[in-house]
Amino acid sequence: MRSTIKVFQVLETLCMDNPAGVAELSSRLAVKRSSMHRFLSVLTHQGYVEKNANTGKYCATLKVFQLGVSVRNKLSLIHLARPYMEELGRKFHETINLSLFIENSVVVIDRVESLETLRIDHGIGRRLPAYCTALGKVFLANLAKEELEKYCEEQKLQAFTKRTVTSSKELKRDLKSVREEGFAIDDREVDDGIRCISAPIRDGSGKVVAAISISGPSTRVTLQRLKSFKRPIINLTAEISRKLGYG
Amino acid sequence: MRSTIKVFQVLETLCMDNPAGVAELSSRLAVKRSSMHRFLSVLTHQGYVEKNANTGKYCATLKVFQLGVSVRNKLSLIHLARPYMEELGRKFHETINLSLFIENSVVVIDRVESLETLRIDHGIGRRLPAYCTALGKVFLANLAKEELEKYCEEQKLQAFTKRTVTSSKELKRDLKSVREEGFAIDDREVDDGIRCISAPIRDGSGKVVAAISISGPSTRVTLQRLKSFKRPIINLTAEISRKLGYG
DNA sequence: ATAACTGTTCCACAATATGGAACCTAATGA
DNA sequence: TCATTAGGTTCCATATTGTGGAACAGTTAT
Repeated sequence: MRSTIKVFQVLETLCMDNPAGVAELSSRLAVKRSSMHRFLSVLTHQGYVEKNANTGKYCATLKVFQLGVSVRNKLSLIHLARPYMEELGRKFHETINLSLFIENSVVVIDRVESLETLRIDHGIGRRLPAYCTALGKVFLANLAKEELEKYCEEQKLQAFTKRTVTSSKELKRDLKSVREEGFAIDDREVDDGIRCISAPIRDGSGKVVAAISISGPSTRVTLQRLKSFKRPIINLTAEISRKLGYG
Repeated sequence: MRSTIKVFQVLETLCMDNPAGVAELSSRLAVKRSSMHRFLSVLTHQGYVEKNANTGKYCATLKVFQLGVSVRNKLSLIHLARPYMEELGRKFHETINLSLFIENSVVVIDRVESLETLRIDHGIGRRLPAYCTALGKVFLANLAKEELEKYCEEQKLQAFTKRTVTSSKELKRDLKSVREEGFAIDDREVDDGIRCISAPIRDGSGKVVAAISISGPSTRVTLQRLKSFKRPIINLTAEISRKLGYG
């Protein structure tokens, strides 16, 4: 089903990148202009794409967004974790994130926002690198040895701040302690202004299926204050894990 | 491109409804089992769908969610409105919603959540009926006459509470005042526990492109308190409209 | 004015999806 | 226990359907 696959590639391109015309898309995806025109007609008729009347370029519509949202909303984990996350948000007035580990990245699927003017705000759906975030380290620490090895080979450990761990040897040492302690910290490793703490959620089989974090601006969330979040977040994730049948 | 369209229908079904197997999907979408199997293979290979190892049923993955999110995040309106919405949220400690009008429904595309225990929480991406919500009335009030007529014909005015307006005549009278006053109120029309106020955002051409609302539990947000939100929300939407070139 | 590029339509041909049949496994029930 | 049903999967000859070159029109650049 080559053409169907191509049509999905067209849709993905329009979702991720800027609006584009027939010719641009046809050269980028190696499809003849006439075929691309047909693909775009189909996508338009199905409501996934629309043609801007002024520029003549095609762009993705919010139908894709709505479909995606309904997928997200079916995750029972979100509804289960929500009240706990809100409780934590009210308690500390910092942003609480719930995330999954998808294709070597952390994906934020829900959050409770701090109402402070200065606060952390990864948008929902945002993909974050794993090796330098608290959430990510929780997932990496609980990978099978071969999987972690594979991750280290595939992932370039780019430095975002001078604290970012860029050697896989050092990373593995860090992860060992994350595994033993049951929580992870990101002390300005992805951004000089951010500190974050995270702990794992496990399902009935003990597998780490998600992670929750508390993150805040480093000016307000000192290392000391961050560490004071440790017990509450570990208790919270343990409680959610218990509801998933763990322990 | 019949098959491509069918594949999209399969994906939509799996996004909206429960996980399903080959046979169920093939009968629901009038596709032979062997073809459905092929469709699902394609969707699986492209990462949109996955087969649950235990139940054998197929369900949509978060790839769809991520695609949708990236469409949403490209809307400049969201980034423009954000700081204003947050300011309003901090001021009143009630939920602020930003919405669009899509296919006769209100679609919430962003929000600032109240941190109160009791508060309103339509999830992002949620579709709400227009005729009985403050957001919706703002949009309906600014439709062309024929469009409103068409809406009234198509939409069944279902009663959610005893205050829900169910006659199109009465609705039109309400909308007239919304148009004249420049804001709309929902006084427990969709839920006995909710009050809400909303005002329109206009682009350079004067067209209503979005609406913002403040909503809260009726116990805390009395009609009087709701009305005190009127000036702030009108000023706010006027300011955003001005940035879009209006006025 | 010319050239270059883009969007769109058309059509004969070639590629590819279709759907019936058969096979396998798991679940159901007599 | 064995028969029966239902669902998942593979295969293949046939016919439907997508392909891509060509041609035209509209737009912008030279």
